[in-house]
Amino acid sequence: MHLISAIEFKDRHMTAKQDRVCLHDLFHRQSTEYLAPEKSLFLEGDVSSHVFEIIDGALRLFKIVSDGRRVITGFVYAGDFVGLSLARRYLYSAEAICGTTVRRLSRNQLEDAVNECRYLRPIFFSVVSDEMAAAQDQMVLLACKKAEERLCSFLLNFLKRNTMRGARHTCMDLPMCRQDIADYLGMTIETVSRMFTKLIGRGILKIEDATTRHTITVLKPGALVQLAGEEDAYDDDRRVPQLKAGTRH
Amino acid sequence: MHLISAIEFKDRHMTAKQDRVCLHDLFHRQSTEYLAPEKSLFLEGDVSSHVFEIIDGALRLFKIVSDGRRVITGFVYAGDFVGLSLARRYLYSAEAICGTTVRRLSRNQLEDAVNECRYLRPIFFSVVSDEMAAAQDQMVLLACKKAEERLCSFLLNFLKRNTMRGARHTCMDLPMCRQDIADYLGMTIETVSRMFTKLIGRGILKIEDATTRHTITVLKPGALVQLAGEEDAYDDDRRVPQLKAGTRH
DNA sequence: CGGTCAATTGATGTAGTTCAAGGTTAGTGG
DNA sequence: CCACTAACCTTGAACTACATCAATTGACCG
Repeated sequence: MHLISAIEFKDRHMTAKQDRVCLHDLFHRQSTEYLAPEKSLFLEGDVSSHVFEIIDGALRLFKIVSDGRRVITGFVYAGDFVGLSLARRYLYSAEAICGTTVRRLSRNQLEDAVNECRYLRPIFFSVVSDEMAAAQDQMVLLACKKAEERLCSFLLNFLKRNTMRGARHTCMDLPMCRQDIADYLGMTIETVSRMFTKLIGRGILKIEDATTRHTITVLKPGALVQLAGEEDAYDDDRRVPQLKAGTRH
Repeated sequence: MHLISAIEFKDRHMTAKQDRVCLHDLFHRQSTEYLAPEKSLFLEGDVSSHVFEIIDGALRLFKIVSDGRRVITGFVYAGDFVGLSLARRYLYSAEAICGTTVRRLSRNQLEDAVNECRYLRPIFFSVVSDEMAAAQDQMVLLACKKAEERLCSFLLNFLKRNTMRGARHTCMDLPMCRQDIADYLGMTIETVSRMFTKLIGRGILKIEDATTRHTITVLKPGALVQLAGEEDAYDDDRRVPQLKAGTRH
């Protein structure tokens, strides 16, 4: 367990975990739907008529830029919600990475529930706010991290998530392909591959299945934390990072 | 609460004319506060005890990364709200770029108002959702745009904002310095400067004040749109971008 | 007039992209 | 069973956009 002790959990996650119980209850009576790999759940720009709870599997959330490039803005996994954005239209497309089951709730149902149940409201807000925090973290990653830091951050976040969900070892199955990771981290597939190779070479990672190369074990979580460039970013909830002299005008 | 009654009065006597009227009304009775240039309004990680309406001036919103680098996640200007994030703590620091006046409302007051007035809720949501949409756009910019596209996008957004607020010409005063722009666009001050020079050289921009170089005129807005790589992103509300063949696995 | 500060410009370096090739596995059809 | 193809990933070599380092300019200011 203290393997993971290098990896801190924020209380925003802790509380979110409890909070979600209520939101999950909203979906509990809905029937499940199965989404085959590569199938789309909704498209960017569609009227956001439903919100979804992921029961099992994984989705990529992405935008297509005018020149055809794809930017993945996030991944969602079992237990997550998607489409909660308060906007009238979906801000991104959502596509199954692997076989995925979801429950669906109409936006009106959600809105009614949030309107009627004052205890649900802060819970709903906290989910939205987590989404915002994630978007901001991603902006930081894209704005100033190097390729290695990006991949390490990504793997670290995935590891944290798995651990929070009760995983007791650091072996994990990445459902997405290298191209997905590249489009998420704002780099090319080649660079992603090279960084993987580098981390494996240093004994930080190990690839478990030679065939798909999707299952990896993190041998040195501490090194991952180091390389992710987030060493001390969260060690104190009240901490405010200081400016370095000379970085200000 | 006369806060609430003022809003309900509005509800009865105005149709759903313009969204923001309601939120602005919440702040209307609050006294204004002046923030000198470079002064901080709140810090990342602080308990988000208040929300603010910008009456005049401009703020930069930023995070400091562990190695001291600064990432500006957004700018807010007169008429905007800041700190509305539903999180318990501010996700970023906010600092005045120039002399700035704000009105302040306690988070509790805002929450009460949102709880009590069902008409306010969707308005509040739409502001939050706009913030989310902006964050996503920024992720796209940082993930895949080139230096020139980034600067053009930035200038274009600024121009759009000015135009929406009734500006009738394309001359605009950028309150922030080059370093701010650089930290916002994920590039260096030198690159920002070079891109400015490039755009000026092509007759797309003109700098009005030789001294501070903060006042510019956009001579060819169309060229700016082209170079921003968003040619068709906003011309049709219902449009959904198509995938290019071969960009998918 | 020297000092400072923001912005620009130039010269050099490099991280990551691009282009191209090769390896591994799974699927398909003879 | 083997040949053939198609995905996906990896690796190498060359290129380039941007960063970095360094110097210059121009405006302001005590």
